[in-house]
Amino acid sequence: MANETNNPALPAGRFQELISHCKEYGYVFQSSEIYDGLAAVYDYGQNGAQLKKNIRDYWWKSMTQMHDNIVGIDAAIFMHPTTWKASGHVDNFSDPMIDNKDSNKRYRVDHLIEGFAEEQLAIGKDQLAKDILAAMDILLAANDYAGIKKLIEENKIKCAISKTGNWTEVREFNLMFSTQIGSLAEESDTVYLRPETAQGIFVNFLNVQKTGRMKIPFGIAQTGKAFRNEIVARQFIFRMREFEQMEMQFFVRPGTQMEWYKFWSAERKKWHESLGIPSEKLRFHDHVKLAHYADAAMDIEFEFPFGWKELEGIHSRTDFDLKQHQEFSKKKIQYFDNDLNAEGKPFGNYTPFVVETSVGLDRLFLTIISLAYAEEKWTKEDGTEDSRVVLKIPAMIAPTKLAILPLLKKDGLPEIAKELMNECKQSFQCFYEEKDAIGKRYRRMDAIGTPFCVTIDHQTKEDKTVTIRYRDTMVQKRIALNEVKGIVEGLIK
RNA sequence: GCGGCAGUAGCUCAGUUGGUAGAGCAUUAGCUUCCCAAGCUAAGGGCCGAGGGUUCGAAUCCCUUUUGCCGCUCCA
Repeated sequence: MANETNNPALPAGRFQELISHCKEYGYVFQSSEIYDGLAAVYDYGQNGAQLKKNIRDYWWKSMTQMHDNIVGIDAAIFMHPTTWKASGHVDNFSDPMIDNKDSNKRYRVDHLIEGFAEEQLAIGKDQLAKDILAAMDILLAANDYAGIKKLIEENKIKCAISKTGNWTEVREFNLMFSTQIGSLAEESDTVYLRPETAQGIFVNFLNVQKTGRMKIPFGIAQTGKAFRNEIVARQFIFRMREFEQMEMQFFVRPGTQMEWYKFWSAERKKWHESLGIPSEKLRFHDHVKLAHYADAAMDIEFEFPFGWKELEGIHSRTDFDLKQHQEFSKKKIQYFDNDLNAEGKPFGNYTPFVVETSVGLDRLFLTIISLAYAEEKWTKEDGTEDSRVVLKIPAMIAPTKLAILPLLKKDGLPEIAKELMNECKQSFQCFYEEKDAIGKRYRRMDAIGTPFCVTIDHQTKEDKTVTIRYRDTMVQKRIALNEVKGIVEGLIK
């Protein structure tokens, strides 16, 4: 395997150019830019939104339409707060933390104070230790972070590494964004913005299985936004606080999860290759440390301009999630399997195991566009230099499929072009342009990744033919005007 | 989150020891042009990331803040 920086899709130094290009040509803008932006939040522009939608649609179709046993849902972003207790998200990420500014070491405040109390016990100051712990409990219960910091400072609790008391404020370190909902008959009205879309599928397992009469093995697919309050979120749209997942949870008979895990990891890699991602730019990376819910996990990594990074996760999640929801909801979540086992008896009731495939749509977008971005230079026949910046996005997912360009904006050429435009836009995204020299218009189309251009000229009026020009090769061909729509339709499949 | 660096028109940048901003490309309008940009003419567009301070006067100095980049940390 290559190392982290060798032979990236795009040289690291060129990554900035790609980001600029994305902005300049309406692909990606920083969120709220006129207000100085919002860290790690981005908007998709007129071309980016279309590209993203095309990628999403391709995924959705290949998951649902192309698999008889996979159906799609669209769960809400808000979920009952207990969902996140069951999933483990609340408990794993709700501890107040404090950083020492000198050592940059981060502590859980309760660990820090308890450690200090133990030291006091060791030197016989039992009463002080007891008082501090009692005070801490009261402050923690009240979520009084300022009070906790005061407690730390008053007792001159120091960092074990830097030996200083130069502390940051106490902060709650939770990956989940929270907000309030009108009225909820619970002890709390706090709801979270989902940190992953998976739970929306798990809580609907029985709904889908029963109403869809689904038989195991089967999958539920979903695309949608998820939110994580990342401490460090960088590298353009690679790690954002608001991002979109495309994931499929595949429910299988216990004991068969490993074969499905292998099946889906191979299947998903093939799928990425079907989008034109070279095989050598993709690799599997097994997780060494498994999450609490998994018995196997790997990433499909792509060699981004900044190194090999996760594009998609394939996780064997066992029956953890369904079991957790069964326990917290007190609703039985099981499946009755009528298939016969080796002894000729039905497999019967069980909690299905889950194999998850979860790809980041924004990351895939970044993958596609960083592979597509190219700056080309060549020498023209007259000896002068020429160049272009081109996005070689696969035609299937390119935002605009066809540009229709009258060579001149007179002599009746625009009329013919507009007629063709009206015909073609019924079937795919088109762009009409009659301004500027033809070469300049070709360059503009290259820059936004339009795979095909047809040009209407005077000959069109005589023999009903046009020139089609291919983005990637810049080759031109004469074709019949009435065949344009059909030919392009064939090329964008 | 910590540390370092940076933030000037859509993009890439220049702006001299502080005196109220420029270039190239791009864009718009028109001309020219019968197939691959950098021909012609004209025009629009920045108050110099934001807030505060020092000063007679700040893009240029100081503070705060925000955004980005790099490193560390983090990523259940």
